[in-house]
Amino acid sequence: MSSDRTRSAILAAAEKLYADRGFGDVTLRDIVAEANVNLAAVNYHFGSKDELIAELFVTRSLATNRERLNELKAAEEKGGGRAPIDAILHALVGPTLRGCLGPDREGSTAARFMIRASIESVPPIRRIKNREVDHLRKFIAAMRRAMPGRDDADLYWGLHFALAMAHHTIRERERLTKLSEGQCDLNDVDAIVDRVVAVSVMALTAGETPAKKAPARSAMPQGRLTRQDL
Amino acid sequence: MSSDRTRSAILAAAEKLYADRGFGDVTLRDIVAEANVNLAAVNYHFGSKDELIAELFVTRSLATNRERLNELKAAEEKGGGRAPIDAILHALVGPTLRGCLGPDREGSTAARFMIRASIESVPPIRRIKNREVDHLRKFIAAMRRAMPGRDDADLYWGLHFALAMAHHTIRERERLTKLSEGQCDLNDVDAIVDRVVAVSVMALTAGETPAKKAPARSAMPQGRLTRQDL
DNA sequence: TTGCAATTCAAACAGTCGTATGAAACTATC
DNA sequence: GATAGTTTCATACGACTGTTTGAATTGCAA
Repeated sequence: MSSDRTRSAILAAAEKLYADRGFGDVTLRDIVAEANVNLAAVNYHFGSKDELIAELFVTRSLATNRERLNELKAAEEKGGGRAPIDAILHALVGPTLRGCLGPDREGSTAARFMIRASIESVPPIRRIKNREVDHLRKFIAAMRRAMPGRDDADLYWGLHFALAMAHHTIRERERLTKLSEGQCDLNDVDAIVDRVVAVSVMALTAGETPAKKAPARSAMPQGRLTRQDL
Repeated sequence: MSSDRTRSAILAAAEKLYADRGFGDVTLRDIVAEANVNLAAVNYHFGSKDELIAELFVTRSLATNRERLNELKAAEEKGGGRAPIDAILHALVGPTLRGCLGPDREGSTAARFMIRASIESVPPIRRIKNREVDHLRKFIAAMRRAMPGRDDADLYWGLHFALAMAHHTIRERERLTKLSEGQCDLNDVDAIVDRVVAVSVMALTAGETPAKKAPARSAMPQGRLTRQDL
């Protein structure tokens, strides 16, 4: 089947061009020129431009989510069904950050594409992202097991802030480099992951809703919640 | 001068439509229809579509930045030239969050416009945002005065994470509401500001680069750094 | 080899977009 | 009230967009 070659060529060309120039100014004609295929091939193989973008994003997104769940599962098995909170958060933000940052990923088309997808948020991608809620609920469930005493709202805020730091770092990495004049090392991905996880754990273990009084913490398995370096 | 009326009508109509439908699918023809002016008026008064968008964003952005600096200045004067870290962060994220969240701001066109600008990131807006570095440096300077013992890199990361949480909350507020099934109250803006500030302060006071050992904290004016509720 | 389906291709379609133009209407000054 | 400058207007331009079409080509099975 020669059609697979055309399909793959389109996917590769589209991902490369979107990664380099963004969704805003890449036309189907640009893509087919890069892929050396006919203009009509895109609609023939994908139906529409949006479906092409969706397929690109779904592929990469599923890979990240799978990696997340694998890491979460491994952590839960290691902990006998209950993973410590830092491991859960590590599984949440690790794959995303590792996939988009780091010197080896610098030239990766897939990484640059996902960064674009994180910045520009075009309709077909937005639609897919909105279905990610179910995926995140699995992490909320794991967090609930790790911190049974915690209010659900606090768990949601903790997860929300963890994703905030991860995505903002990916999205604004150039600005952070410029602002800090290189003092923030965006290439040391492991250190970034650790930093994001550490802050998230702090938010979850010490951060009560400021309006409330801090409750007794005896219900929480504190020893396991605190990272050794905090 | 009747020209001011046309100009204002265009600005108001554009802000409303962009706020409601995003930059992607609002054309000049939509704008002039909403404003009840002629199509050519946009290019006559603003030069181009991009310059219209830029003017809209610059106006709102300057207002926020001014508010930030006023709050920072007030905090520094109150502290005799050195504001506590939580007040600095409060001045950084407070105006942004207050401007975009909250029940009273729900119907505000300006707020919804800024949310759009935060989500879609169209070229003319991106250009303006890249000039914001100087503005942020003033906050870094204030943070350096508040925490003289801290590594600059840690300060940059702290500011970065504070902005991450604020912007991500604005940008993904619908998803957070959906994910938490309403358990996260996006209408209590003060509580959100306090929460973001609290986590940011924790990141700055306790968060060392995980690879390093935590240094002695004696150099830091701890008593003033820690919020009463932490 | 014949026949049929899958794939490729050049070309055109039907819009939409931001912008430009030149005349008309208005405004203010003298 | 004539004049000069500003602002509005209808209209068209030129280019670009995603998509469709129908014929040509290819690949594979009988």
